[in-house]
Amino acid sequence: MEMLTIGQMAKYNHVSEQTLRFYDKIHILEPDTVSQDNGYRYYSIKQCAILDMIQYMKSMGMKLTEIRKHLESRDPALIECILRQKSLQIDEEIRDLRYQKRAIERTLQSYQRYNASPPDGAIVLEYIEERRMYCIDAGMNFYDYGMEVYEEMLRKLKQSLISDKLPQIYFCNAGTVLRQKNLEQQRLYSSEIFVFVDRDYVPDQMTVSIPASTYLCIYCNEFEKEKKYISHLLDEVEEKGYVIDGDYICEVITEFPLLERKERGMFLRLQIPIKFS
Amino acid sequence: MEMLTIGQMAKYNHVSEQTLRFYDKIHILEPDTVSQDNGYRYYSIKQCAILDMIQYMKSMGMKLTEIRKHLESRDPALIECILRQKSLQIDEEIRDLRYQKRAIERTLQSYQRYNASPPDGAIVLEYIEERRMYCIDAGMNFYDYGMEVYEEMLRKLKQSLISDKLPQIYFCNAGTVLRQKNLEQQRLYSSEIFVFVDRDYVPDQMTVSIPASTYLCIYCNEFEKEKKYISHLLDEVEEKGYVIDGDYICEVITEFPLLERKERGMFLRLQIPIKFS
DNA sequence: TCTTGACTTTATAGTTGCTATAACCCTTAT
DNA sequence: ATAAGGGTTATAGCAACTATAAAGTCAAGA
Repeated sequence: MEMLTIGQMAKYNHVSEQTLRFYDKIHILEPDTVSQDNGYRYYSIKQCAILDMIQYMKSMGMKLTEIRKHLESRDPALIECILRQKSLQIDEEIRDLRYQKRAIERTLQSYQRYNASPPDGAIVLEYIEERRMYCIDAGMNFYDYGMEVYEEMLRKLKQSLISDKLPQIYFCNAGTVLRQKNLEQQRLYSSEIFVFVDRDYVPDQMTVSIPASTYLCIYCNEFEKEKKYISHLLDEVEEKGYVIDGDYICEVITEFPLLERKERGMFLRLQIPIKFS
Repeated sequence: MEMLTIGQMAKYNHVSEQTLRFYDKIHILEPDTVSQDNGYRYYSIKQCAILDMIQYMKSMGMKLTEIRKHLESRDPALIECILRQKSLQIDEEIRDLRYQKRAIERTLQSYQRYNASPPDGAIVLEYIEERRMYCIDAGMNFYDYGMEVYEEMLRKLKQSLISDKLPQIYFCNAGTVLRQKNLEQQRLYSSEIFVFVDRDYVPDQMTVSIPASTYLCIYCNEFEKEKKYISHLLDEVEEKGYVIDGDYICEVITEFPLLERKERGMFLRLQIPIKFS
């Protein structure tokens, strides 16, 4: 019977010697014989089969302790059951990765938009496609107080996202809604806070559609300027004879806690849907 | 300015207190103030923004050290670059998970087939769909020696799979081919060893197609019986007047290193493609 | 004022699947 | 004699926490 030293076994199977020693230590693959006098490990070539099985199970995402159990249990039915669970688990992991990817794409889009945006204070007309929002009523008026209330509203939104089992990735690019009626009466009252979500990733019944429309927009790089800029927008509406055609939205385009470490740094797009006539 | 204790901050943001202490320790998020007399940590509510950013970046699969760098660097261009890399990395991870899932499905199929298979030694006719194999010539005759040579051939196959950057998951359900000419002359010579692969996961030019056909099959639960069973098959071919229509294949349906820990436990399907004159 | 219970602190060990290092042993060739 | 190339053990490190212990602090009720 041909025997392999640890180095040969390692090369043969493309694993490191340490890995084999480690497997020995955790009793998942022990060498066929260990020399009495020098303590050398000797592997039987047939043990490659077990190593293959270990690597195969590992490639399916199993932990070594799980694998050891299976090698010991020898019950195919149990293994079958575990494989099915594993399969579902992988589906979840793939879903999570898709979310991650989507999150990254969103961030990149935000950066691009930020770089291509009109300067602070400029008023522009933009056509914006239909969007979906996940919106909650926080029960407090955002415009009554400052950042502190906004932070508290954000906490509530986050809580809500978590209890609806939505991925945290949506917790960026939040925004607030000011209803058309309040806007028209220049009453700054909003208790609603939202995040934009993708139709593909969030069930429709959890979300609300915002119809595509032409929006009168103003870009804003400071939270504190919002109230002033809303009046600018309303002035423009009046001057040009536009008709307000829906709720006002304050959209956070991108956040830079990077720039000032103590609080949020924001870039906002304030928008009022209008029609011409 | 409202201040939060570590417990409040933790609840507010759905992280554990230990996590916040940990973040403090690695200087990724330090509390706004630390009390001089009792050492309590006090967080500003605005620091939630940084925690949000950390969680957001984490949800994109970044490491904490990476995140810290970004929080410190404040360079959007760098971040953009890193995000793009991350996106590619996620694609790879998704691909790997798909492989894993495919591996599990294959194993489950193998188990099912094993359970539904005819008993050892039974000869049956089966129609088998087209398959694709990744095949190498190991330069030694599998039938000349026993398991030892087979193990060595398996090593070569594995090496080849690795250098072609194919996932190790295919390294199960291996098999050998005995060319039609040799089979017809009853010359047991095969130096070719293969694994079945999915068309979707492996480039076509690396693989060979085995056409769909009706096969005369015999099931075999011991490696040593193969030679005997090949004669059984050939006898049956002669007796029934079939015509051999391609290469003989010895397919490993499933392995059970689970049952005997010292070497491979195999279940084979030996198959000869035939036509009815 | 004392006690209770909830909260905080620090320090330490454990998780997973290895890798890296140090310090040492053994054999063989030069 | 020594150098190269194997082997051995033991230990620490990674990442992002979790769990535990032992001790100090705070707020409220009896």
